[in-house]
Amino acid sequence: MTAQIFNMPPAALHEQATHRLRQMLVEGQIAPGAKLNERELCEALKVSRTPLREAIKTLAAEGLVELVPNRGAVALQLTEADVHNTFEVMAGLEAASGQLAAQRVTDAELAEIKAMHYEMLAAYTRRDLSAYYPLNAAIHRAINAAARNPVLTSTYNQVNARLQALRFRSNQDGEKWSRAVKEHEAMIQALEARDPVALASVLTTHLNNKREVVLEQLRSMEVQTMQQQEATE
Amino acid sequence: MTAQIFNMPPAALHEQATHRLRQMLVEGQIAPGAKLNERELCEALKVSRTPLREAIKTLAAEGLVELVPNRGAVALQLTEADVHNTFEVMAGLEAASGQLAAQRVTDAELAEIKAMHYEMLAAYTRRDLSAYYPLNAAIHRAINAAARNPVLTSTYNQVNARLQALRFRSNQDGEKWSRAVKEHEAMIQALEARDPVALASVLTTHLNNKREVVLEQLRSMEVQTMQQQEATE
DNA sequence: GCCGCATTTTTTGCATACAAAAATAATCTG
DNA sequence: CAGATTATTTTTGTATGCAAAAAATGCGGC
Repeated sequence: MTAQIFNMPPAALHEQATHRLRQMLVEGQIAPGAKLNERELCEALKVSRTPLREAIKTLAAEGLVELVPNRGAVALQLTEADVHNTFEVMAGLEAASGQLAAQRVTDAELAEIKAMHYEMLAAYTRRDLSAYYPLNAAIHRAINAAARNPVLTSTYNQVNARLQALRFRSNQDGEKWSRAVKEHEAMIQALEARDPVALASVLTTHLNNKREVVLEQLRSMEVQTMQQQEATE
Repeated sequence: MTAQIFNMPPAALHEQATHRLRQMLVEGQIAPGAKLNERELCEALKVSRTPLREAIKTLAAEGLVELVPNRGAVALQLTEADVHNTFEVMAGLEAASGQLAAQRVTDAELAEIKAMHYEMLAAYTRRDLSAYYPLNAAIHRAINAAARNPVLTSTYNQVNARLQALRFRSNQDGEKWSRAVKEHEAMIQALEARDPVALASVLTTHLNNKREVVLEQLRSMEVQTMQQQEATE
């Protein structure tokens, strides 16, 4: 079912524009650092400049674009320091999620999370990254949902969206990946034991490690980019 | 000094409007639940509707205003559940602040925080709430700043702004107030000991207690409001 | 050929005009 | 006179027009 009301009026144009632009940014269809040309986007999204500009203001407040006075908006481009800082915030939010989820998770939710965990283990065993990654994300989302705090969820999503644009799909390194899986194992145990402190702790560690993996990958990507630049110069 | 550049062009109108509207909302000049009439606000802020509407979209993304389709915007009115949830998020962010600040605080920062703490103790001893409250807030801000994470700071500020509109100035209850002061004492000790776990723990407790104080006050205010309504009916 | 400057073009920011929806007032009916 | 119904006004949402700033282009000098 789509929603509660049936003859729901179509969303306002500025909302449509916000959704689609957000998607384009998060999915990397608009590259980090790219300028957002209003005229082009108006054509692409089939809206006039007024709702488009409202959408851009919304996304600026969400931190997905940066407004430059008299020069419009630029897609968020995280520096290494930004990534570090953002992951630290995510760690705090995940810890809070875990602490609350351990106290509030229902048996049904726990069962579903465990099921997803096993699916994830299957993907890991097959070294199937494209199956692993969404399951990983779904487990984290489910823990967040079990915390039963919509404010936490929206804050979490907003901060997390900024990292999505990085499109890291890493864990290729065998050792790092196996460590991440072990941490997930510990997460499930802490959740099953309904141990808030343990779950918070595991999640903090997990996020800190993920941060290092992402930063490492980012650095290696930068080296590649620089080498490409050198080659074309 | 105002800022780095001297002949800085005046801020764009939509930014001015955003700042002033945000202030009006946070300071309660626009009451929670009040409708935001565009025409009135345009006159008050001396801007046309275009930049005003952009400002409203920004504040909606910050969670200070709620957009109702075809009915404009309404000033955020937190339910009891909202307050509870928001404080839980704040607790998570404060815990993260404390954890990082304990690792990163400089001696100079620590000294300044301790000085503010003593000033706060003076205000407490005099039962001077109007001196106590800003010092309390300043200490929390200083700990956050010591964490050296701008993403954490802006996330913290954004979530905190929603609570500011409540304008709680409580701690009138002697016991609760003394407990809060004792928790601050423990905060300073943990910070001085550079103990991340201890500081995070104290801050979590502190925020949870503050949450209960605020919720209690909120409930008593609601009773008053209801009694007033009864009287006028 | 390249740098600096003037001119044109584009783009952004704002105000306003118009259309659709909601709120309010007025009218009708029983 | 109450309640429903229609007409009017107000308010919101969107498109467009205009001015200022920035970027791009062209041109002359070296």
